[in-house]
Amino acid sequence: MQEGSRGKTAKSATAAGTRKPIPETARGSRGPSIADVAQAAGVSAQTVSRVSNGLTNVEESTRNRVLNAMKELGYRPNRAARALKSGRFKSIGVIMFTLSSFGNMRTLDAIATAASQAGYSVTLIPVHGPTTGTVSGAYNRLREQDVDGVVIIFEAHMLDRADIALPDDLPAVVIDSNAGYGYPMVDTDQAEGARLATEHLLHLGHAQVWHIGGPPSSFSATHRAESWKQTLEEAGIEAPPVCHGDWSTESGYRIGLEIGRNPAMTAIFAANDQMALGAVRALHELGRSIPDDVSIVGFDDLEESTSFWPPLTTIHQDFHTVGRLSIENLLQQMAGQSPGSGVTTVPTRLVVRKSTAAPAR
Amino acid sequence: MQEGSRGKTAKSATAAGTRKPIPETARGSRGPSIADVAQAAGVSAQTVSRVSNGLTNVEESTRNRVLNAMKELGYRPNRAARALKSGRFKSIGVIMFTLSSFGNMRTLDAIATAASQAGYSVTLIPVHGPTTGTVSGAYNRLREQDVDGVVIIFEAHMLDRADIALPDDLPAVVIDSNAGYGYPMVDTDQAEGARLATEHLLHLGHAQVWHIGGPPSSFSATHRAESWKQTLEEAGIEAPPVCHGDWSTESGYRIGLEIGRNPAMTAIFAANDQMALGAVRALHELGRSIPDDVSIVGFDDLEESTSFWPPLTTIHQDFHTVGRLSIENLLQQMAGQSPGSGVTTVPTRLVVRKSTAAPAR
DNA sequence: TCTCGCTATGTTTACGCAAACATTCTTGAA
DNA sequence: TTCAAGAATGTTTGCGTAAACATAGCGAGA
Repeated sequence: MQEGSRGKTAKSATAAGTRKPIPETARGSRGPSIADVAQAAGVSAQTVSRVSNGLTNVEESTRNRVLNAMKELGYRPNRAARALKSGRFKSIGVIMFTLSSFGNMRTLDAIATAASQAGYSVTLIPVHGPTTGTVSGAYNRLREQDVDGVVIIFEAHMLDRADIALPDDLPAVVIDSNAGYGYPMVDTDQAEGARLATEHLLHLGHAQVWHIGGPPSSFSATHRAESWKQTLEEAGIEAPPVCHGDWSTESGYRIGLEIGRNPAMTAIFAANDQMALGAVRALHELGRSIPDDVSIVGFDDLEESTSFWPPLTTIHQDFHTVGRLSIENLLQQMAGQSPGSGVTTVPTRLVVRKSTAAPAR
Repeated sequence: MQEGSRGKTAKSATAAGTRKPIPETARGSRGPSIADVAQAAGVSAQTVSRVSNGLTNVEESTRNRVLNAMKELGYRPNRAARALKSGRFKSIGVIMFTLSSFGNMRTLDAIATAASQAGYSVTLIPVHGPTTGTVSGAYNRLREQDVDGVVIIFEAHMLDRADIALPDDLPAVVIDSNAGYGYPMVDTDQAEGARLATEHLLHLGHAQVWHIGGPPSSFSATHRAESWKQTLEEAGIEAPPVCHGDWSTESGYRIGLEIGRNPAMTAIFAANDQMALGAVRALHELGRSIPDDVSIVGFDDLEESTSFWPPLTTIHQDFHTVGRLSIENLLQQMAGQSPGSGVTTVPTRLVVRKSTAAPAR
C-alpha cells in the first residue's frame, strides 16, 4: 500500500512538476461543493443549504459567515444535484421548427427572457420537417432532457392531437391559434388583424379586396383568410377566391403576377409581409403603381417593411407579448394553478404607411 | 448507536410490511429508475447501467432481457443523476444578444441541430444590451446552468477580452471574426465577401465604389470595410470615406439619400442587405434608377433579397455552416483534442441578381 | 490436475444537495 | 427551580447513476 501510494505520488509529482501546482483542481474540475463552504464557514452542510435556499431560521451572523465563505470560494449550487434531489429541473423546453420565421425568433427571445427572469433556463429542441415522427422524436428527446414544461411553437398545423401525446404531468403551452390540442394556446389575434387590414382597404374606398393567403395547412393562414372573407361579407361584398401562397416572397410574386393582370383589382391583403413584398415586385413588373393603381396591406410588420418600396402598410404583431404570456401561462401551470386550457389572444395593430391609398377614380 | 440502528431497522421493516399497492406512482411522478428495470429483468442495477451505456461486456440474452424490461417500463435515464455522477451535463450554452438578426437565427438553428445530433441539448442565454455587466451576468447564469461548453454569438464587438473571463476549464467558441479573445473563432469570411462584392462592381466597369458600412463597433463591419478599401486600393483607386450605418434599413435610407445626390456615384457596396434595401429606397426617391444609374450590392443574402425591387445582387453567407463548425470545434475541445484557438472562416458566394449592371456611358 | 487470466455479473460507494429527523441552547411561565 | 416551547444548528439519509472493486465461472496452458 505504502509503496504503491508512494510510487503514484512520485509519478504525480513528476507530472505536476511540468505543470501548475493545481491547488483546487484536486477534486477534478468541479467547483466547490456545499461541503467545502460548510467547512470554510465552520458550520454544517445543512446550514449552508439553508442559507443557499434563503430559509429564515438561520442567525444573522451565521448567515453572513456562510455568505462570505460562498463568495470567497466562488460557490455555485450544482443544479444536477438539486434536480436529482427535488425532481424539478428549473428548465423549460421549446420545440420549434427548423425554418423558423422572423416572428418565431422574436417570440423565442421573449420566451428566453421571461423564463430567465423566473429563474428557468430554456432548452431548445429543433425539429426538422413537419412529419409526425420527428415531432414525437423531439418529444422523446425532451423527456430525456428533464424539463419542467414545454412551449411548442407551430408554424403550421402539422400535428393531430394524438400525435403530440405529451404526458399529463408535463405542463405545455402551444403557440398557435387552433384551440383543440387540449393545451393552452397563446397567439396573435389573427382574426382581428385580418379584419383591420380588410377594413382599412374598404374604408379607403376600394370596392373589392383580394387576398394572398398562406398555405391551407396553416391555422393562422386559415384564420386570416376566414376573417378577411367575413369582413367583406359583412360589407356586402362577395369575396374573390383566395390565392394560396406558402409565405415566401416567391409565392407572393407568382400570385401577384396572376391577379395583377386583372385591371379591376385595386386592393390586396397579403397574409404576411414577405408575400406582400413579392406581390409588390410583381406589380412593379406589370407596370402597376403602388399605391396609385393598387393598394396592398401585409401582415407581421417586419423591420424591413418600413423600407420596402413603397413602405408597406401592414398589421403589427406583438411577438414579444406572445412569448411572455406563454411563459406566464406555463409557470402558472407548473405552480399547479391553472387547469391548463383556453386560448389567450394578443391584439394586433394596423400600421399605415405608403402602400395604401384611395383607389383612382 | 446499536439501539438506534435496531430501532431504525424495526421501522424499516414495518414500512416494508405495509408496502403500498401503488405500483408506479409511489415514487412521486418520477419515471422508473434503473433499479426498477434491474428488478424487472432480474439482474443488478449495474448491468442495466451497462446496457444503458452500450458497454459490450454483457451477454446477448441478458442484454435483451434488460432492453425488454426498459421498453416495458418506459425507462429513461435520468440526466440529473448522470450529470451528478459524471460531472458532465451533455449540454451546450448559447449566449446571444437580444436584437437577433436573421443570420443569427439561422446560425442558432444549425447549432441546435448539430448539438442535438451529437447528443447535446442547447441552453439559451439571452443577453439584453451590450453592457459588460449583463454579459458577465449571462456568464454567471451559464455557470449555474451546468453546461459543458459555450458558444458566444457576437453582433458587435461588445466585449473586451477581460470582460468575458470564462474559466479556463469551460470550452468556448466565439462566432465573430475578431481573433483576440483567446477563444477559437468561427465566422463567415468577411474579407472575401467584401472583396467579391467590390470586385464585381469594378469588373462591371464602375470607376468608384462607395461603401455603406455597419457600425464601427462591429468587427464584421470593420472587416468588410477594410477589405473593400483594400480591394479598391489594389485596383489603384482611392476609397471614398465610409458612411457608417447601424445595420438598419433606416440608416441605409439616410445614407442613401446623402450619397445618392452625388451624380458621380454609380456603385454602392452595402455591408448588409437591410441597409442596401434602405439605400435602394432612397435612390428611388431621388429618381435614380437601379441598376441603370446606380448599381448596388448587399451582404447576407436574406430570403427577401430575391424579391427586392430590383432583386438584390448580394454576398451569400453560409450561416448553417458557421453554426455547424462552431459546434464541431466545441465538441473537439470538450473531447480534449484541440488546444482551443485559431480562426475558422466559412467561404462566401457572390449572388448576381438585378441590382448591378455596367455603368451608363 | 491446477492455476492463470479472461468474461459476465454483482456489490459498494460517492457524486451534491435538501428533506426528515435529532440535538443543543435559550427563554419564560409554572 | 423546573421544564415546556421553540429557535438555531447538526446528523442521517436517499435521490439515480456509474466508477471502482469484488466475485463467480470457465477454458487454456503448464
